[in-house]
Amino acid sequence: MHSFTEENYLKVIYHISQTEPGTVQTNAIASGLNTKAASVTDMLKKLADKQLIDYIKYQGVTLTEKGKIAAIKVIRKHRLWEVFLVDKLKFRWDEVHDIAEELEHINSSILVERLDDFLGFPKRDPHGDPIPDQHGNFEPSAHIHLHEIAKGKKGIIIGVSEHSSPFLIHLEKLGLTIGVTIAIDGITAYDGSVELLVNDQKINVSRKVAQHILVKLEEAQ
Amino acid sequence: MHSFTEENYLKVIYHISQTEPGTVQTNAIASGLNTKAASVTDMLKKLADKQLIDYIKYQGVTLTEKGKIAAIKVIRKHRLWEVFLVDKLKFRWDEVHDIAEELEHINSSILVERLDDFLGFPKRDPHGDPIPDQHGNFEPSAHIHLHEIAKGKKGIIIGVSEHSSPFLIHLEKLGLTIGVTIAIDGITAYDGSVELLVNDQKINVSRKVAQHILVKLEEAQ
DNA sequence: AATAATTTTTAGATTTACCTAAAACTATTA
DNA sequence: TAATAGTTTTAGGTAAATCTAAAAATTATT
Repeated sequence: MHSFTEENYLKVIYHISQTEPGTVQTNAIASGLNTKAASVTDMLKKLADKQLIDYIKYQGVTLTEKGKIAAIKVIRKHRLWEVFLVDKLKFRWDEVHDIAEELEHINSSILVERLDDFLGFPKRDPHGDPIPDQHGNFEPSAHIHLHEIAKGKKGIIIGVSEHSSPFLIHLEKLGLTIGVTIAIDGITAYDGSVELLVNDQKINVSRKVAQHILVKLEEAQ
Repeated sequence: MHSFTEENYLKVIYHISQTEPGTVQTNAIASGLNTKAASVTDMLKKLADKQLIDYIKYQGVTLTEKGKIAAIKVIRKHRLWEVFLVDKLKFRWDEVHDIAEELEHINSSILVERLDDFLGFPKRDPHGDPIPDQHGNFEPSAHIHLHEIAKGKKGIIIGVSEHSSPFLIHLEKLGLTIGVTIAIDGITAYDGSVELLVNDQKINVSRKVAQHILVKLEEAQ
């Protein structure tokens, strides 16, 4: 089995490779894990020895098939536990990330399968992220980031790409939660903030916030 | 907070001090944790520094109040997770120990309280052990070990003092589960095994097994 | 009380994951 | 293309938790 730490590295490498194309850089991993580049280099050697990543000095890394499977397993667990916390234990969506961060390392495949069953085989976690099934398969959601949407378009919020408590509490206050229908009223030239219409109410969202809101556009009629 | 390892030491020290009177010896801790006496000595110094135990060289240790509270917190978590696994995820009582051993180290007091609520504030875990409440209080069950009961007495099985899968599966096969009423038919002089009557059926239980079955005697009429 | 047996502790190493500081690469740009 | 800036790696070290082997203390036995 992989250590707690190894799993965290794999997870972060996976996430970075999903958002940025090409190989994953040492510094990106370091900042994702709040650690130093030198520490990352040490671990990359170890992960390469275990054939979880392909690693070329100074060039960055990519996950091997084996590494990708391991990463997805951790992500599956993380997201299932988040559903458990919100659906069963009545946590809010902004409270669950850190606890799931611990629970995701519990090592028992029977446990994961039983939990999945208990939760009714959910397809999405409380932040709208897809939950891989036991074979690691999931449909990536066809989303667009809010700040990239053109004026006049309509859509539904289907997820967020940041899970920190302050960010999610802010969204909650704005009424921007998953499932909410929005229309883009315009983009402010000065600061890049986005003008939205939500239930006929005008809402201004900073560019930084908009970057982390995932939207599914309404089909063109 | 205390490390994973420190918590395990505290838990084992607590358990040993419950079963044997007096101070807890280094070797007892070592065998309880499958480690070596030298490693235990190292850790005892550390726990003493943190004022979790009172430690006198060569004399053994006792938990301080602070140490006892920490130990009971871990035990509370362990037992609540066991209830979760059996009641909600439909695990058998012989499958839950190892998983709970991991879950007990998850660090979130809100989580524990929510879980307790979700489970309906259970008083006992699947092995009959009492679950401490959030202040650490619990009623220790007035039990007697099966091998110590005199011929002719009757009682109800209320718990077990071993949680290993082989032991519990064995009990299951014999029909000796929690809640079952038994009568002592006699004790075999030759090997100390116990003759039981369960639903008018004669059952022979080895002394080793009897030692780990906890019984509440029927009130004398 | 002296010796033997047992238990516990110390001494010195190992492994994992981390660190800082310096060296070695790679990329940028003047 | 040579200098500079930025990134990554190496070198050497630390802390936690473990180990073996040897020394010290305690307990039991003659």
